[in-house]
Amino acid sequence: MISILLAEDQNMLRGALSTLLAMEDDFEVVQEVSNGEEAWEAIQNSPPDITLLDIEMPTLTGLEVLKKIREAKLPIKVIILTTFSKRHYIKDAMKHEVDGYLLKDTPSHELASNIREVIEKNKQVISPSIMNQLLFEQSNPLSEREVALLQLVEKGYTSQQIADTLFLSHGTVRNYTSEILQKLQKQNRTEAAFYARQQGWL
Amino acid sequence: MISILLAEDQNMLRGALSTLLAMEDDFEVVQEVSNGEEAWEAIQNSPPDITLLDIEMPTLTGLEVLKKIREAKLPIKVIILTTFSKRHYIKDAMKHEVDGYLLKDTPSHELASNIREVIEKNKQVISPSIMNQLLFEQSNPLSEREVALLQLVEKGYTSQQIADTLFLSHGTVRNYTSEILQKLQKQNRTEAAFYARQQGWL
DNA sequence: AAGATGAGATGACAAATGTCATATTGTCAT
DNA sequence: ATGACAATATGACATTTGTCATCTCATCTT
Repeated sequence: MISILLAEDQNMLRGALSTLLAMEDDFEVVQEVSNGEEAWEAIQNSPPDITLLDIEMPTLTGLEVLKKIREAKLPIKVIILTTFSKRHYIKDAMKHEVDGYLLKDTPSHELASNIREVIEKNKQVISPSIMNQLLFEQSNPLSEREVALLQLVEKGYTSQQIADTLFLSHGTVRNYTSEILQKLQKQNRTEAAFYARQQGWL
Repeated sequence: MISILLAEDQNMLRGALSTLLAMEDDFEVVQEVSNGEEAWEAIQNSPPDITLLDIEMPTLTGLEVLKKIREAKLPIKVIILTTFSKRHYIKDAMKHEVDGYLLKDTPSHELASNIREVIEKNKQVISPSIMNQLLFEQSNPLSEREVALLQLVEKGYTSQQIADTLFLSHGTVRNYTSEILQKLQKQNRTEAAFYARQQGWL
């Protein structure tokens, strides 16, 4: 019997998946939770064989839960299940030796077989479209500092507010902004932020 | 037997819901589609008793399909099933006499009972949180012009580009911007756009 | 017909943003 | 120790954005 913990904050999907998985004879959905903290507690109290984690959940993200599991060296398989194919999510998951990274776009009937691949054959399963993206995506040309800056630009911070937040001088913020515009070939910081967000760099 | 058409573009949710609904003895999921056009064709070819429509789908949105159904005066019940509680989505759905507007946050076990309410008792079912929102939400203080302007601001257009796009003068665009900042009590247009988007006004 | 109202324009000014050349400081490799 | 480099800062300047008072013109109202 394969015991499964399901962490997903969208009630309808969680309930439906739970029902779906429970129909498999060799699966047992032992716990269903709707946020990261509950997931982590449940994992510690009664470790399942495998956990399916959504990324964007309240309290702790799926990636944070993954990290905790690996740090505690618990012998639990982890599949990340998400809508988002953002590069840094994927990178982060890979860094912590995730066993699976599946998009919610995956047909539901493949989920069970993917779980068996992971448990029985120790395989790592990745959605094909993610693979594709990893191969062809142009990488983020922005430094961490620059990403942070653009995230504040998006919210409408003034240069001075950005400077205060990032502990930089007013002038430096404007220099960095200027750099960003060069790199991305944009005309102003708002356009740059919009573009960077589209590219999944923020 | 209640025949159901399920239109939802996220494969995993669609598959899981389909399985879930098929488990009810009095339900029959006769068709499953992943975009609006397919939904509309399927509806014309073999009309179901009820259709569950996601809003944000390729080709036609769920709301557009709803509109077509009502215009053709087909005797089909329609439940909109969506992640988004944006005011104009809800208004649009109501305008076309939708039979249900449920968030994907609804627990999955409630879905079946909601479907029966609609079919057997001719009731209209609305997610409680939506009801709440309709009651307490402060309404959009922005004019259409202002909304259009902010949508361009978001993308990083300059005042001049906005002027060209909306067929206004440079100065007028800046006057309108100034008005918006007053209304929303913000410091600059990017912040105003960010806020307005958060409020679901864009 | 006279006045009110609303969409849009103009121009002048202040503040914020973007550009650029140049400076300071710390770290790293040789 | 020296030079290369990266990160950060300064100041001067041009452009864009935001504010405000005032203007035009069409449409409504009474």
